[in-house]
Amino acid sequence: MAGQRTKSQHITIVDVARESGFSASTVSIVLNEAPLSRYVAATTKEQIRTTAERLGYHPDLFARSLRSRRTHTIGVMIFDISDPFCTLILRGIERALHGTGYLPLMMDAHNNREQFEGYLRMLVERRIEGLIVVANWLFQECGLLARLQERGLPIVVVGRDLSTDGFRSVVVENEMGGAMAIQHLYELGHRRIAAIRGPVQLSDSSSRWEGIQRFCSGRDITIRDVHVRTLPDLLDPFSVFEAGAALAEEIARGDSDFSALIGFDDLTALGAMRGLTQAGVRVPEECSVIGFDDIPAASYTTPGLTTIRQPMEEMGAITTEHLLKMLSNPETAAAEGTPVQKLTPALIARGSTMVLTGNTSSDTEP
Amino acid sequence: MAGQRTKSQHITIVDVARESGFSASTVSIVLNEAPLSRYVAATTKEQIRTTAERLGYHPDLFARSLRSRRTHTIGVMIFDISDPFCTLILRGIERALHGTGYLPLMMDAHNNREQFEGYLRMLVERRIEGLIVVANWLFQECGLLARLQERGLPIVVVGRDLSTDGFRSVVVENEMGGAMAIQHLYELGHRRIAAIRGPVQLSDSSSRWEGIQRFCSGRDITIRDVHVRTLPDLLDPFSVFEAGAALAEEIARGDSDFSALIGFDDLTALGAMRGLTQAGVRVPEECSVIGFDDIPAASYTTPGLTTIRQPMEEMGAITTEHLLKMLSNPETAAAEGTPVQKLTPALIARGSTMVLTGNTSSDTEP
DNA sequence: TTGTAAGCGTTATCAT
DNA sequence: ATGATAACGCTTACAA
Repeated sequence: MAGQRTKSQHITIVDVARESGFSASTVSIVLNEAPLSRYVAATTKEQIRTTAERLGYHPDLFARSLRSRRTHTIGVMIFDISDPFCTLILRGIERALHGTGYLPLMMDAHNNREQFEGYLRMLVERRIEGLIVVANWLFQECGLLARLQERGLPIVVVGRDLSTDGFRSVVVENEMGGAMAIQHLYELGHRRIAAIRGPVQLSDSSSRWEGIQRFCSGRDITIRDVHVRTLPDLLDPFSVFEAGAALAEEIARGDSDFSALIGFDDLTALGAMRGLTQAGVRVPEECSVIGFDDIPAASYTTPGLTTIRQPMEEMGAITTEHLLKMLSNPETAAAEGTPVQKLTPALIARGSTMVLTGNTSSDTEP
Repeated sequence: MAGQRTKSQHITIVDVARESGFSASTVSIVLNEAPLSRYVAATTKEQIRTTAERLGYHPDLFARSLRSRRTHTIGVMIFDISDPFCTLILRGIERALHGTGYLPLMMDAHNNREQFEGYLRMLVERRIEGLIVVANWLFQECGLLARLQERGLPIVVVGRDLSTDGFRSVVVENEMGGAMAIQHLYELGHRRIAAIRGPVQLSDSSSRWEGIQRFCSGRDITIRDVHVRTLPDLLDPFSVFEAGAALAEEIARGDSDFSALIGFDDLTALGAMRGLTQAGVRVPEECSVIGFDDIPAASYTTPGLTTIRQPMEEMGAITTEHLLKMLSNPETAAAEGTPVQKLTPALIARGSTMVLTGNTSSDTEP
């Protein structure tokens, strides 16, 4: 009669303790399956568990974190959440984190360095135990990340190779991807090929170009300078489409002796399809187009965009697994240095590429 | 000499207290600008602030939450983060939350009811003070949300009208949007129009259809049954494109006396562009196509997809503002009932629609 | 095998 | 105007 819970706010561990007849510490030990729980009688465990269940006890995570100095939280800094590139990566992260007991704390930096720093500080204040950075090409390291890593925060970057800056990174095998793209065109019979390269600033650009060049060397295939353009640096993701369109149109209106075009990424390639069309060149009949990434939009166009797929969900998952490994044994992870993990891309053939037909080039519209 | 911090882990409020010569409580009051700080001497405030600054003091959020019972955290349940529909909404949420002191805790339910429930529980355990649900059409209320709301958790749903289930919602003015779509076609001269309707299950479908019908009534414009199809229920987002393509092709291969097609949403419309093309109907020369949503992919196709834009970023922002209002004065919010806020859509004219030319219909390819 | 007690860093309620 | 002091709910030595 007395001792009833009047202010029945939340059920705490002492409620369970009192109700079950044991002490709070025993309850804690049992419910956490702590090492010492090996010495607790089975019957005791049973009783405690059932009363906890019956009362609907849920531990207070804030009290727990305060005491244990652990948060089971990992930060996910997204440099631009509206970049179609990253949502599948997030999927992979979410999947890999599911069931591990870690909670992702996602922040969108909005392509903005200041916000990036601000949110990073918030994450640190929330005591994240590790950090995943989902970077796009606009991402610029500002030193803050490095300082955090020095202070012992495990960090993995996905989407860009920042291993030279000292960060463990997960990216796609760009060189292989470039080679796969041109190989696909080659196998379709294309020999004279145009290209829109990525921004020079970006290492991905040169890697993919390497792959392309390597494949070309020793084969009867040419990429003439008049058929090559380069995307400007520091472009925001949305302008890439426009730039691709403009450059492709420019190429097409010049020397038209090419039958296929390689875009730096899907947005470039989709832009190129637009530009070529505007220049009166039909895709794929007169010019095949291939991209890189396999963003969702690539499959929604007509014709669908043939592309080199980055295994984004897998990249997210692998990144997460790396981080979890670093969390479980920090010393081993530190000893491993900062390697880059490069994942194998895959050719996704759609309608924008086709076998080379008789007319090797297009002059103008009929 | 003695009393130096040997284990210089984190600077706490007592460090600041000792160093500044005041008590922890005064420091707390000053640094939080609590009501009582009105009675604290200006010089004291100054001293405390500077020493806090000098020591680099940052309050421990976990201790703070434990004590104050507040978390300054709001949950954001995303039903499917890879849905292009939602990332801009997230942008809006992020923007509206920025600087408010609230931290968004985002979870992706992965189109999965179980995960939805699981993550919802996690959010509750993390003591979110409010919840935003970013719903897509697959979202099914399971009763859990309602229970949470009854227990006093402020909830706002964005992307679907769940006001009949008792949830304050923010959506687009579907009826107006439907009317705008057909009006655009009408003004371009189209009179015989095909349509792919949304799933019957979904209230958006009938709303948009209403708008279309209302515009038609009394005008010389017809949508014949042979030119109408309906998307099946319970489609996952990815299949919508395929379904749209199949249905559009089916329509085109039947009675071909139509010059424009309205898709339920952009994915449907993009699919329709594919289907029409496969049926030998050229877009937009022989058939104009219009969608709904304005997902990113709509602008990346060639021709670009004309569509009715949902102001997604704004929807996210308004949703957030609603929630913040509910948080600041719960009683007022409760009294307001559960209205739906409907935001005005906008016509985004791109290349997929054009003025009706002489040939009102297409039979087959030349 | 279980209980006691001391904190984790903060804020709130009193005193003074 | 400022300071003690007691929680908040939990974990973890250490004691029994």
